[in-house]
Amino acid sequence: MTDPTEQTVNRVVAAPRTEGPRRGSTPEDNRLHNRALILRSLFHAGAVSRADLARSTGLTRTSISALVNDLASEGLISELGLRDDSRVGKPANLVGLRSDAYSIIAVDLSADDRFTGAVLDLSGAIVAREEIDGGTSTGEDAVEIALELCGRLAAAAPRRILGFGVSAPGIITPDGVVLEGVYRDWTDLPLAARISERFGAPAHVGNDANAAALGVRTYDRDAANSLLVVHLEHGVGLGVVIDGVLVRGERFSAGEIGHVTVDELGDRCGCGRRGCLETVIGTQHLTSRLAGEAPHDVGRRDEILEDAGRALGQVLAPVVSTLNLNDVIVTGPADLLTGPFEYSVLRTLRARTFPSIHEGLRVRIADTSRPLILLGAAALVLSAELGIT
Amino acid sequence: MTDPTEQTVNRVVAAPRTEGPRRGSTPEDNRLHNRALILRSLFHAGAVSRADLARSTGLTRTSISALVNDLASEGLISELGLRDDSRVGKPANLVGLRSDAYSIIAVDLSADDRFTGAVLDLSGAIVAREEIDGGTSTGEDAVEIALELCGRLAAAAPRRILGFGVSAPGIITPDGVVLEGVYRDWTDLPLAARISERFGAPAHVGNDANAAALGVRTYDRDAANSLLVVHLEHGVGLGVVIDGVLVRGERFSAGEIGHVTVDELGDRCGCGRRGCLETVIGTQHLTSRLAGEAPHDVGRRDEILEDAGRALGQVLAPVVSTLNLNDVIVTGPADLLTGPFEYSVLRTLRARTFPSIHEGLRVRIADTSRPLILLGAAALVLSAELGIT
DNA sequence: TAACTTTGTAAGCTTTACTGACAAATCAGC
DNA sequence: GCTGATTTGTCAGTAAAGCTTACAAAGTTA
Repeated sequence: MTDPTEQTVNRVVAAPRTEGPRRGSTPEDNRLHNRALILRSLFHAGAVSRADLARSTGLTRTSISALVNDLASEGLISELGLRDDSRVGKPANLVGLRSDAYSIIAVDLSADDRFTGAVLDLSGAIVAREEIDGGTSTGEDAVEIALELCGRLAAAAPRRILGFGVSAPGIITPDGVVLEGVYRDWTDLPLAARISERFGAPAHVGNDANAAALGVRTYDRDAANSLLVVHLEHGVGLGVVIDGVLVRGERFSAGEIGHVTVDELGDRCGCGRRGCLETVIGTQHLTSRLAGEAPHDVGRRDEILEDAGRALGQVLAPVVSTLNLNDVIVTGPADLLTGPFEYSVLRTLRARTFPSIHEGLRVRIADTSRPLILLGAAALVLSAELGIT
Repeated sequence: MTDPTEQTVNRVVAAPRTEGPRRGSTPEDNRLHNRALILRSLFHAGAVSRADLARSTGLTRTSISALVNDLASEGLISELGLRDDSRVGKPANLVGLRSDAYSIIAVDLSADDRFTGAVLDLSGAIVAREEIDGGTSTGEDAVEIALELCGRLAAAAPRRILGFGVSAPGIITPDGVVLEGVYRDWTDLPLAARISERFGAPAHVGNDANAAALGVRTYDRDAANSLLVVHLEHGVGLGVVIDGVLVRGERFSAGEIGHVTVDELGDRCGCGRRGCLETVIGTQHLTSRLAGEAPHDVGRRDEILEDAGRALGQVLAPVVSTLNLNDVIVTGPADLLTGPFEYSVLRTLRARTFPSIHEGLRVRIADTSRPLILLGAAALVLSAELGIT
């Protein structure tokens, strides 16, 4: 059964070490780093004093003051008055991030039939929403529709625009080139550059599930430093953040887990093989299976959902063990995911991993009132433009 | 080692940053960063000129010169004479890392019965080896034996000691506390601190498989930026490096994959459950199964090894898909792993992952002539003390 | 031989954060 | 109520790091 020829093919594909532009850092870079540190602190901690910032960063009060005053004169942060509790010493003057300093344009291209978008302030609050019919458009048509949506949102933005953030299905490079976007038939499309050129503002494009993971990490106060988001929509997408950093993958395909085999004898998948994860937990398959087998039988319904949860748990068990993640978030139709599915995922993960791995583990279904994919798109902007993660 | 007291001055770059609250960075941090950048370049690229470094880092020739001259006066790098090819302009003066600037003490505590160690130079070349009978010692006894080994190695070191690096099985914090070391019955053992105190030099301790991953990334010129090492010895350990950074996990248990279930109906495992990965590809199980079922039957032997490879492939498929890794290295007894096992792992990974994931993927069996775990221990030191990764 | 290119260094400048000192505002104790 | 302790934030001056500009040295090319 050993086939050396197969192997030799493989040895040829030696992944050249992408000797990244390991840039040296200048005093200015240093300042930018510290600036981002302050913005990050204010974003997550809310109102704090200069002295608090000095303590938490290890920088001196003097340096913090200079940075804070710079940021204040740019309008990014503002004084919030005296701290009103009673303690020894001169009362602290609180500062906080001005959530209305900029508008962020976030766009979600992950749905089948429509493109949705929103204008957000820096806190992640949605200021305006827009939606446009994407139909089954592909190629340049789809690009133009997306650009049209961006334009409407830009017009609705009440403040200067910090940047455009776009979540899309597919394989996307860090500089926003869609290498493969199957649903819209996009290949090597420089989407970020297109948006940036047309609207004269920075644009960032990321895979939908990857962006969602970043979004959870950024906007969910309760999120861990490392986490995993499973995005169930047409397919199964996955996003991973490790120690606060989004994983993109050697060829930008991180999270492309929909076609991992879970059952060699399972249903035929669109990709030509059998028993892909997508064929078991993809929402289309799931809903049609529920409709077919258990239109009114609650017990059968639960069984099907538990089977699906078990499949996901089986796939995630090695991942959770490898990365020792504690935080798994599933996003998708809540009516399907809440309950039996959710419990089955956690139960399977518990049963199939070592205690030291699953002791701190939690599995949650994302609150659908928060549009995770959109927030992820916004998080791309926040991260790239202000260093807020 | 000549004089242990002088080792306290040995923090060449910076104290290992215990990532507490995010620290601000000072001009000095900046310089340390750039210093490490130069060392990293020289480590991987060999001999280059100051101008080359300026181009690759983006810093000016002036700044590079200052840094290079500092490093040279510390003895870390040295001038290597003029570049002897013929090109326009003044010939470049090459500089290179002095591999004999320091000795690194590396210790491998992962074997069942013995502790092995080596003295390495900065290039990873082994200068001396020591081995000590660890027997079935546990607790403080085992610690003392390990310290004894460290002492012998320190005595054999021809240069000042950059640091001690230790690879051990178990769950270990970044600051070198062994939280759980089952084989030696260690709990909350501050091993790094113990070594550091006794010998007056920095010490770093890491999980064996994790360290091996870092070792491959550091010393294997051919390794990718992100890679995965599977370590088959008593159990199954796994180490992951993503974008050059070692993944440690939320509770420092990253890579504890030995007890992921691969077959719910499989053999009973020591952990009390059935069908753990360890029971299928653990070398003990594998050798005893081969001895029992296929003492002379080559076909049956291949079958067993292929089954084992398939099991590993099934477990790795979700991991490889999630992280989009291209480089999987398996280390362990080469006679078992080379051939059917290896091909089966790759074949299974190909069959069970999406093409965009497995297109660049390669699976390799580690060259056993290079003691990966030891090199990993050395890489811990190189990374923490000099910023070389 | 002259022009051009590249390398490495020197002097002076700019930026950044640090140190030390100090005023302002509050609490704690007598 | 007053004094001392504590904390906050700012100012002036200092140290360090990298940058700009200029230049000599050493080679290739026309």
